[in-house]
Amino acid sequence: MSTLDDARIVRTRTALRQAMTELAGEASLDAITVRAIAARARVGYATFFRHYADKEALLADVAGVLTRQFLQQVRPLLLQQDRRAAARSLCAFVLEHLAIHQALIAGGSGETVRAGMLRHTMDTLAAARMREPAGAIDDLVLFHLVSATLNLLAWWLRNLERVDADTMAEIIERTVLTPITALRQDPPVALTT
Amino acid sequence: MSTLDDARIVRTRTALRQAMTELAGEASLDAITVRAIAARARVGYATFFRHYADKEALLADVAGVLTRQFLQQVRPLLLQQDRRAAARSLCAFVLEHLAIHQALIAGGSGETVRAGMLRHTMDTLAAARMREPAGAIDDLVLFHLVSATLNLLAWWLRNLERVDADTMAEIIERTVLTPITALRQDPPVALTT
DNA sequence: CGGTTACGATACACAGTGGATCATAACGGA
DNA sequence: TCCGTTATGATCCACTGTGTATCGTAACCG
Repeated sequence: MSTLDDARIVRTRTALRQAMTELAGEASLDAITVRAIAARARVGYATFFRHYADKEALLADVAGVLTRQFLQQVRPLLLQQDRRAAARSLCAFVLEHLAIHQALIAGGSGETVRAGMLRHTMDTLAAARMREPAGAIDDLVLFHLVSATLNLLAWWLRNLERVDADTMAEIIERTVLTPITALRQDPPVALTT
Repeated sequence: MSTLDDARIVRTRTALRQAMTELAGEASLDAITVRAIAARARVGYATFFRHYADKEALLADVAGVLTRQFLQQVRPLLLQQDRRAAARSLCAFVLEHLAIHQALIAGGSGETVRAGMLRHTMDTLAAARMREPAGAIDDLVLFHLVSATLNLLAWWLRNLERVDADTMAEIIERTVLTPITALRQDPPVALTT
């Protein structure tokens, strides 16, 4: 029962994940070839397919780690009353793992990664509140919260020298969190059904 | 000197643009093959390359028409004082050309198209205000305005039966336009340099 | 109507994918 | 330490998609 403890497997997969993380920061996903990944990881070409069905699966594996952590950071944005503190926590979290965020969210494959994070985060959070009939506003609020936050973070990661974390937190609070909260508490009349 | 008036050229390019528009609504860009485009347009495979260098160029051509119109709709969002009216005008414009917007913005290749529209719109609007030293806030406001608006429209086009145009205009005004205006008029202290 | 030119069909070189095989080397349990 | 197990590297292969070139045909414009 050691198919996952085997030192060779651990070494190979770690190398592949590291290589994909690097390459994802440098080019768009479809510009990255499996041969390039294998070469960067110093691994045989055929070996790649023994661990991942295709490069999308590898990217999903790499981004999955980030997505699960991101999910824990996004939840309080929606629930917590102190929105500024929640935003600050999110920005601090991004700074703590700066390299991987810059590569995956703001890098060349950022669009693919953000789309995957948006999908997974929305699925998880939507499933978590399966009591309500899920009004249109709930869906839209969730969608806008996640997509706008990811977009703003992507911009920030490309402009780190111009905006510090506290300022970014203030921006996220004022342009996303507060307006969304107001929309939930006082929805448009046509949607109060 | 009639290389563009020739009836055959007009016919072929129109067919290719139409085929690309249809296919872009059905699948992601890299899932669309040049052969599929040519087949849908009832045009020879090699003929495709006589008009476009690759499928990206064709998509850019198709989306370019939309982008230029969109640009005219976005400008008042940033300048006009009556934000609700500007948002209503934008939503009405989207409804007027519903089919192409659903295909290109909300369809399978939507991410690619929106990325291109974001880039082009930002370049154009940023170049239009080349008097200021372009503070970080101006860049961020422009980025957030365009990307968030495009994302909300993409969501709307996938939920048309749940939200009418006036309500969508109110949502865009309250979640994007008003917060952005407030941020410009009262920027974070750390960015007032 | 006749010269021009876009078109369709086809063949081609090339790059990337994913599966297969086989000898080798590294691993973990005894 | 030794041995059976198994992951790996190297290589070959069939397949798909791209982009270029060629050539006979058909449609267009003046």
